[in-house]
Amino acid sequence: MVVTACHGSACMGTNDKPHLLARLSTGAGGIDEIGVDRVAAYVSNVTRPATRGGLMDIFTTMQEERGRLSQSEIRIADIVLNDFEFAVNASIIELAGKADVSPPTVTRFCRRLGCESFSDFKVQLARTAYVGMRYLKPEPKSIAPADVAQDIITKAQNALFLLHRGLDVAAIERAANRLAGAEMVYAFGSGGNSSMIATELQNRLFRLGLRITASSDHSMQLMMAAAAKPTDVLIGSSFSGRNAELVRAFALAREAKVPTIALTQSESPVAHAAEITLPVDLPEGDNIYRPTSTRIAYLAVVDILASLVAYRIQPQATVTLRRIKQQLVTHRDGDDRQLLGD
Amino acid sequence: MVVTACHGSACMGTNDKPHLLARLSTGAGGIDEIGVDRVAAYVSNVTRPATRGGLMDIFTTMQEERGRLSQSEIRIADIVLNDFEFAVNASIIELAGKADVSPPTVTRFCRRLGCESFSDFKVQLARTAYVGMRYLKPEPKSIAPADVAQDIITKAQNALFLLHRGLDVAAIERAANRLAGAEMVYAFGSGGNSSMIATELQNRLFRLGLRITASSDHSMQLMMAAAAKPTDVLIGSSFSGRNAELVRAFALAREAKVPTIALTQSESPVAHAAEITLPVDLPEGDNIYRPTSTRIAYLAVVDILASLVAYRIQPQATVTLRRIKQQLVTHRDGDDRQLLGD
DNA sequence: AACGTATCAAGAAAATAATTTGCAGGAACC
DNA sequence: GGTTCCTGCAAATTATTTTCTTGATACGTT
Repeated sequence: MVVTACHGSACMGTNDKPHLLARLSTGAGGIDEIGVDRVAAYVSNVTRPATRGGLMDIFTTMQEERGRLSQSEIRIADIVLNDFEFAVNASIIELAGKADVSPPTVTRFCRRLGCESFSDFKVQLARTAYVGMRYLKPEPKSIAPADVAQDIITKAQNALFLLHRGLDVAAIERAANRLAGAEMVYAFGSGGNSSMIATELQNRLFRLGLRITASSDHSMQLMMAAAAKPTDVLIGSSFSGRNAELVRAFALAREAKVPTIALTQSESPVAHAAEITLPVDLPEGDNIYRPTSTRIAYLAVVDILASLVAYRIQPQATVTLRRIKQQLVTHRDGDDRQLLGD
Repeated sequence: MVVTACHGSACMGTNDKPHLLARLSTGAGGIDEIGVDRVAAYVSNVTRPATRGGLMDIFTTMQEERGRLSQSEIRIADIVLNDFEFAVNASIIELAGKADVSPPTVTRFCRRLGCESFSDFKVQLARTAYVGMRYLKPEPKSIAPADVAQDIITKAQNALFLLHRGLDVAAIERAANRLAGAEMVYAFGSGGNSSMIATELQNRLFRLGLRITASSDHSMQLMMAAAAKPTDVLIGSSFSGRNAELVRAFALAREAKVPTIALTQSESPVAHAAEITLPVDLPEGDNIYRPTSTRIAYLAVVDILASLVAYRIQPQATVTLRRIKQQLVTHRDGDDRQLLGD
């Protein structure tokens, strides 16, 4: 991909200050190329679909870069953040009026955030907002079925959105490599949610030809951890990050030089206990009735992991998958387009 | 809410044709008020947050109303649908040029779709598109970890989006009522995916104080179905809709007048076998490596169901949840903000 | 410390570009 | 043959951006 960032003279304008986005992009210590990609995705408006760059949204940029903005710009940012519906619908004049600044200031504000123009800014905003907005306005409007459904769907989409934003791609890749090369995989998790994740890991990975067992039983976990070899991999999930037994299992495994992978909250005991941590940090609402959308995020991580493993060991996986599929098809009926398994 | 749709003279313009959206809105047999709401949500640009109306997107409108559009308008719609990135970034002139029509035609096109203006159209488009776009462009760009992650996240969000669009809220409500009133619930599902859903149902519903058991064992399912009473409820999941054993279990239950609920593809054998069907109809991609994002949609249905049940039996649920939480907290450490279970 | 210079923010006004409206020609459909 | 509707043109309107200017602040020099 050729990076001809800032085509046209309008982009940098007269001053030489780099886009804030450019500065942001390398923040998380990720691969540098991603940073370049992001900026390019913003600056160019060619037929590039919404890439990772598209996901690194104005919303976040505004919040994070608030400190670097001027007084007037902060006022604009606040209005946009607070009354977002107004912002996407308003004209530059209306927005300027509400922020008590002149229209040019708004244009400059947009430029500074890496947009080409005011309308580009609005588009970026609208694009992010559909999903990203709701986490600012937590609770459902009513308990009418339609509202509840809407709320759950939006929350789930948000969870995915936030997951993606905070995703440590490099860590996932390392984890996938470990799993792909493992002689045996142990997947641990307890409690309704994490045990589901462990089972899910098994469900995904055995199809790829991996040897894997899942357990939600603490005692078994400890014994398995003790029995594991350095050529194996132990992967464990804990939503709370405070599953003390899992921590013990990790410790045991690490003593025996068994690679360990944790899906959990970062900076938690479980996270510290594992060699590779795949962090999932999401805010949970207060509604105790509401099932956690966090699970969906965890599931997505499992999906990503499994996909990467699949690509790593492609030839082997194809054969196994085909065999399973074949078996299912003949077992049921001849519709080849059915899902793999039920 | 006061419905002053079409404020200002610009809205209807000179011709009296009602907005297509207005016609659409009552299509699915939903509550009429929702229809009104939708139009109002589009037409007014007050501080109303993205409601259900906001989800009923331009994209769908364009696809469904294609037949009613004029030649020129169809050309515009096609360009927007195909090269969506272009459409959100382009000015009205560029878009008009590409569609070989005049700018006014584009404006009229937007109006017809229920937008106030071209820029309103772009905003609506951008808003929907973030999520809704990808299902048109199926496969991931590369197998680089970042792309794979992006692909899976987007697909998952899309699955949720499509689920929501096709959701039969009335059916879910009926199902929730049935579950809330059941003396005992049997949750069935086989194969990695559906058995997870069954387990998940158990995991969600037992916390609300319901008596529930999950089984992925065909023989057990049959026996349980035979043993169930009319005051119980049988709920089963089948991604493929072709789980013959589940069909048999449903048949058995219905003979004994036991209410049956199915989470499955509509118009499938399983769907026909159950009294209430909660349809989940999503297109699956061709990439056999890719884990099904459909699971996430099913999980969302479970969430919605569980939430509704929770609201129905609120007092009881509060007590049970509190007890479980209490137990977990004392069992771990004192951090009350932890998730409910791991 | 005081002065001068450079730098930057921000508004006013002008210029430009985009969008909408009114109108009229023309095609399709009764 | 009349009506209706689609469509483009050109004018009018409106929105956005650029340019220019002013005032404020920070920095370096004497």
